[in-house]
Amino acid sequence: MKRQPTIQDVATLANVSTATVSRALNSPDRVRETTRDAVQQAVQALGYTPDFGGQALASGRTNTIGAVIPTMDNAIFARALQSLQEELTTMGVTLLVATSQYDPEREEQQVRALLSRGVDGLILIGQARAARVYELLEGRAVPYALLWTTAPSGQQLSIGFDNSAAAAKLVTQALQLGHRRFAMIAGITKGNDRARARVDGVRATLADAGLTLEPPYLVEGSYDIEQTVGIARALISLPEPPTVILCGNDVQAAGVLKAVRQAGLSVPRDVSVLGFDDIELATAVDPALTTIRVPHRRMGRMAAHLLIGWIKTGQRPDSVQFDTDLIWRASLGPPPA
Amino acid sequence: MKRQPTIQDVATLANVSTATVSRALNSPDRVRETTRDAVQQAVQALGYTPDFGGQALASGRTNTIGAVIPTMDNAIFARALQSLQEELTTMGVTLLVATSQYDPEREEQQVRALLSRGVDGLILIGQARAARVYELLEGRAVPYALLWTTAPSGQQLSIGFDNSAAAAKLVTQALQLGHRRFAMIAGITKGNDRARARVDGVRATLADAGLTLEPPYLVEGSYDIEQTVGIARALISLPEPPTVILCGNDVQAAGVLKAVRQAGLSVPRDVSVLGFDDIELATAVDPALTTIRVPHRRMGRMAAHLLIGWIKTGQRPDSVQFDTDLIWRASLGPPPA
DNA sequence: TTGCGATATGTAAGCGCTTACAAATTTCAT
DNA sequence: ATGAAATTTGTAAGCGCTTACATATCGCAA
Repeated sequence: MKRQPTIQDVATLANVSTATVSRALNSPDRVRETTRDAVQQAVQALGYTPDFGGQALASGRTNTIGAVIPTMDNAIFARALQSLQEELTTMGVTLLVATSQYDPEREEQQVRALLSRGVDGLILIGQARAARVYELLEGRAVPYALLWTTAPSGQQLSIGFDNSAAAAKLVTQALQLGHRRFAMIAGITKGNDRARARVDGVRATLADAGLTLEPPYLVEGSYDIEQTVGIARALISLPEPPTVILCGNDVQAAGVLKAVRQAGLSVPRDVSVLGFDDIELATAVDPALTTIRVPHRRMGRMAAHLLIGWIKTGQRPDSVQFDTDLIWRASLGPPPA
Repeated sequence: MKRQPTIQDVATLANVSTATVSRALNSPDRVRETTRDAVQQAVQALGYTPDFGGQALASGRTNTIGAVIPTMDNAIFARALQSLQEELTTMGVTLLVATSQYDPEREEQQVRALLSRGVDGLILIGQARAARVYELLEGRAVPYALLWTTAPSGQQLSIGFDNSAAAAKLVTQALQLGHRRFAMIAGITKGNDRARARVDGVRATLADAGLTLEPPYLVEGSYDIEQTVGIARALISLPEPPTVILCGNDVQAAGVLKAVRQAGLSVPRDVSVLGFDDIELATAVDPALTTIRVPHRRMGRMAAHLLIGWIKTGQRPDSVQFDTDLIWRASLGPPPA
């Protein structure tokens, strides 16, 4: 790359010191208007852009926050990041995104990588991870926010919703319709507290109604359509097939719809299907999915504000918990007579 | 954040100079093995991580490449980025992602933002953008790659496929089945050369068969299911409805399926529907979509290699063009009798 | 052993920026 | 007008790292 103009060039052209240029750019109100204009003009004339390395080195800040999400392949994280990023951009902060592929080790690596790049703050999904990671964060005193979850400790900043209660809503609704034979295709719960909480919410609510949920009616699977088709096929060919199948997310629910269709059965006449997330897919499939609407965008926006607030003030803000809504669509109906 | 150990601390502990530490870390083979071990040990003991700012400032490199994509909401970009990122990670390079929301101005802003963060290279989607942007890039001599397209000039590095030819494949197939009344719901072509090329490919192939494609049979719409439903509804209620509807991508195709279903018609009996991209959605819907499989992952991987090669050697590599496959699924059938 | 080329290490000068602190200038009440 | 306070600007010391160059050490042929 060619040599770029430096702050010194701007200073010379504007006939001021580099300190003044720096101030004119970073805290304009600490500089007289006429000087500010002169600097602006010089900046324009030279096409000057501050060098990131120099800035980071001198100030100790990078104006960057990092996020480690499980995958970009799921619209739900993509969407939350989108609004997070939009919000950060307006505050002059850049977002660095890394993915863990739902692998705790990989997540840890990524956290380290982001830290070594000097991120001023970090966004992580969920709560379950090695204590080592939290120690690392606390050790460096890096502000961080946990999304998609509600941190139990109160010692951490979390911005999320109650996965368990949300899942319970679905069950309650199905119970009211008269369903008694439930099945659930959950996400992999290992290292994934959101998936676990959803299962727990379902089981607890069923227990209140005197029902249980055990294998083979409770299965874990990855968030993959084809794999889910296989699992669902097994469920509906059970001697006593469930009348309603709960899913870990909408993608799995789409897989179930497909399996049911392939089996020549109909949703919701023969079996009801419930999703989670309310991504676009939920209305693209037929029948449209009854699901839980998760406030991704609001989580993203809120995370941006709270984390930046923390970074600026040094004070950890209080956690936020959003409500979730049950979205009733055609995939849920009364059980077959 | 607390004070982190610096290279000086490591040097002192390992009883060598900072230069040696730097070398031991960055070009291990230029340091005797025993010294290297001593350094490694000190690094471990202190938990040292190089400071990004210092590194960037001193070396003039950031080991970062930037990508500006239209949106994260579309699985197709997400997926390409995923493999791009995986590949870059193995090379010790970080990926910085920004989105433009299909807005050229916004894209330009993002390019500037990435440049000012000192990215060593840049990845852009498509070819159509203000000359100003290319001048900026050339002016700074920043290596960049254009994805999803085949740069006509030969003066630019492109890694993509022939959108026009791919779209033509779909048309050819439909023609062979006997379709004569075509409609197309294209993406917004303004500032989007991929969308435009797909339209062009369709029209050219139709022209060869003595057919034309004009409004109202040719409509542009955003990649949004609900909006597409509206457009499709209008198409199928035309006095002479099309027997096949081509779409700008799979998301739009899903919208068409929905509209057809709502109209009480059936795909492909009453009308065939063709997508583009082959995202997961294509097999989640019913009937599954006949579509074009785009080599996202391969594009991502290749982009990583070529761009890094360019950065390292200073030599612009040759462009790469991938083939695309037509994936035949249930949404395409013969026209109604 | 000696000496020489090759290899390994150290020295020190920045890279471009921010920010205490000092110095200069302006403002304003008297 | 005057001087103290407030505001604006300049001076200069780093921030942590890389790297050209200088110096020291090593391996090995004679």
